[in-house]
Amino acid sequence: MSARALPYRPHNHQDCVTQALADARAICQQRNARLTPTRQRVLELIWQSHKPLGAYDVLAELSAEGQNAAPPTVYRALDFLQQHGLVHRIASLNAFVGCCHAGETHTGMFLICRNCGNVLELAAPSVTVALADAATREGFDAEEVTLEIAGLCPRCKAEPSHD
Amino acid sequence: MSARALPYRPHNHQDCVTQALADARAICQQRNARLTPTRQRVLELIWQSHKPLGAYDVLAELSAEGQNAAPPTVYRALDFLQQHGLVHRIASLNAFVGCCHAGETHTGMFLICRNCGNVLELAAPSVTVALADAATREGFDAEEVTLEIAGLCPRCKAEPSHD
DNA sequence: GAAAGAAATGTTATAATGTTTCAAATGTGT
DNA sequence: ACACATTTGAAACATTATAACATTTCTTTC
Repeated sequence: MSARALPYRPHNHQDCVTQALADARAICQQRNARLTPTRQRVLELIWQSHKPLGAYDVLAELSAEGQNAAPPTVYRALDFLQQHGLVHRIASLNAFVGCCHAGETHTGMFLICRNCGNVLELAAPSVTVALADAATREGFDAEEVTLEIAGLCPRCKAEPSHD
Repeated sequence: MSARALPYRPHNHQDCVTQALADARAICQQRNARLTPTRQRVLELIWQSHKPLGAYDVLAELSAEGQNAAPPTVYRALDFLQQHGLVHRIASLNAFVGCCHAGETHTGMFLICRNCGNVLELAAPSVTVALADAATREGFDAEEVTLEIAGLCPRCKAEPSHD
């Protein structure tokens, strides 16, 4: 649960993945949740890209690896990972990303670059507070926040063609 | 483009619909956009419920009315209405609601009751500012904001079973 | 008002995303 | 080893959205 590099800047992303898996194992152990091989493999696949991965992308990977996987295999694993705060679903993309703040309670806020597809997850406490206030003023009990911002990341603003 | 009643409180909702249609006609005329019968009917159907309506719900209504409608009919109308700021898509529900601030530039923020399904759209300028700041601090150019909050509305908090 | 071009719609098929259901296997506690 | 709960396999199906192309309708220009 350490700070991580920005996706925009070059970094050894395998380190991110390794760390994420280690964190996940720790969190699951602590909660008596079973991080089975399939669940772990799905988490790993999702973490290997800073770009959101669709459920059927994950499914294709698993199938390619010889697992006899069907859609429910993937959706079940994703449900599990979401429940334990290890991945987030990006509603505007029907896709999933690894959570950068696994284990911490937080309101995810996602900056999604429409050019390169990378996603940055922010904690943004000031936004969280403003949201909670706005909801409370309406007498509304907020439970789940979906907050996704599409636009252009700094890298793609400067130079328009990235992967 | 007048203030409207809260969906939570009883009100003559037909007035809301009538007003929304009048606003839409004005906006389209001003922009030289054609609010054709199908587009207008779709807008009306969506406005008739405070609850988000799925594209296939709209389709079923149109079909029931004898229009020979197919999915593209509905999705085209919805695209048009979205482009002109007359409806919003709720990404977390794959559904659509009428826009309460048609014609004004605004960041929609939606309070979605998980019990009764009603949706309240807020303008919430303080949130908009906090969001823009957070994005800017990351060097990110925000273009489209998806902000949806699921929870319990005041009415359902008080009395747990509503339509 | 007729012809040409643009915008909108009809129609069929298909893609992409997500769920239900029930059976089999695996792990867990006693 | 037994009973129980959890996880996975497998097939079918449901829901949401788009592609492609023909046809109609509207608008502009002559």
